Amino acid sequence: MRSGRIGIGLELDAVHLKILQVLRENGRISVAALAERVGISRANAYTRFEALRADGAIKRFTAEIDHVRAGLGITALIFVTVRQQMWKQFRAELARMPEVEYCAITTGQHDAMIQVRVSDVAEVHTLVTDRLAGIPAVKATETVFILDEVLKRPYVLPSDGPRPQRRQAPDPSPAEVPLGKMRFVGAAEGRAALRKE
Amino acid sequence: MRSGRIGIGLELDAVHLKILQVLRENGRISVAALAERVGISRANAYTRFEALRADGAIKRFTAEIDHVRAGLGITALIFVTVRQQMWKQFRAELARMPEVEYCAITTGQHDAMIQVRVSDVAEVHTLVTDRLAGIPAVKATETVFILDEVLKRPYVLPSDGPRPQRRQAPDPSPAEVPLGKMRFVGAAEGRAALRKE
DNA sequence: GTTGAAATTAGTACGAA
DNA sequence: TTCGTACTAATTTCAAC
Repeated sequence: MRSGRIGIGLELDAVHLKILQVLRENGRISVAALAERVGISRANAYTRFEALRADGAIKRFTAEIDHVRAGLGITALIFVTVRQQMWKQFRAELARMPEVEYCAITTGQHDAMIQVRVSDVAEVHTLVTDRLAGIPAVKATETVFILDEVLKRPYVLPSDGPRPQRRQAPDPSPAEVPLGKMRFVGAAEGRAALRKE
Repeated sequence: MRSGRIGIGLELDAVHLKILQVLRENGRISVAALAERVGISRANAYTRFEALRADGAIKRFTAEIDHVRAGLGITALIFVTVRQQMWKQFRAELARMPEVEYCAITTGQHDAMIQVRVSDVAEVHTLVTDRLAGIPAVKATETVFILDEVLKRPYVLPSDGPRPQRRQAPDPSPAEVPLGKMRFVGAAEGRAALRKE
């Protein structure tokens, strides 16, 4: 049942998820050892491993590198407001900036968030004023520095432990939760369908 | 020269960086194949590979998983304002939330940014109002959704291509760069030393 | 989906340059 | 340090159950 590339492709069962769970913690484990840890035969492990890879559930294997040791101790987030209908150009420019590790299009007052890693704070300034500001697609930016990366999980999976669903019966004496302080920010006006522009 | 764990430990040369470059694109490559691609002997590759691992330059190997295929198609960023001197509690609570993939402490108007992956938008709401709002350390939150992840590099390295330094001689006719629109946001008041509280 | 054996490949331990 | 080789151990493939 791999006619094209449409649909769900592979239905992930509990065993698949367990394989992913092991693999994301130790991407270099041998399939034999993987089989043992998951509790299946080696042949089965090979079959499922290959299926996960072919299906795209596993996109790639990678080494997590200590950027500080690698000489890139400064991490910053740059929130970018992009001029409408210039997304293509913006994406193209991003691809040419090696210090950009991550870029996501978001709802809210900004249009995109990019994460960069450089060796010192001055480089962030150079990057934003000389490179980003020079892109016509960039209307405005807002930069914050990352002081500490508290938590970084390789990848979140549905099987990752208790996922408390919506509270069925609220506490008899509901805690004084400052709901008014919880804001959800939708997309800015005029940004209905900007994906894959 | 590995007395304790202090100092730079290992001085990374060009070969080390090339090894990291290969490994972050293909974390499961054999050391033999790695040696060939880098252009060194197998013995040397084993030595350096082990040194990078022992030194911590390579933190771990991991599988990149397609979260959509894994059933977690919704990604959101939650910007959190944390009550001073309650960071420890905040961190502890985060560790108990499996849907949190990333958390960084930032400068700017918020104190932390967390990235979560869930299966539907309703879960984000539940997460923020039921779980996050229930943590005393959390003063306020602001949530945005990620519409598309444009770029995701395994890890940025200093050797990743041309890193244009500060422009030596500016263009004769300087482009009309809206510098006034480029904001740098420092830490909020009273947050001098909040790392590792 | 499992087990067990053959073929291949990976990892280790040397001495030499 | 790095390289090359030989040796040992492990993994992957493939077969039959």
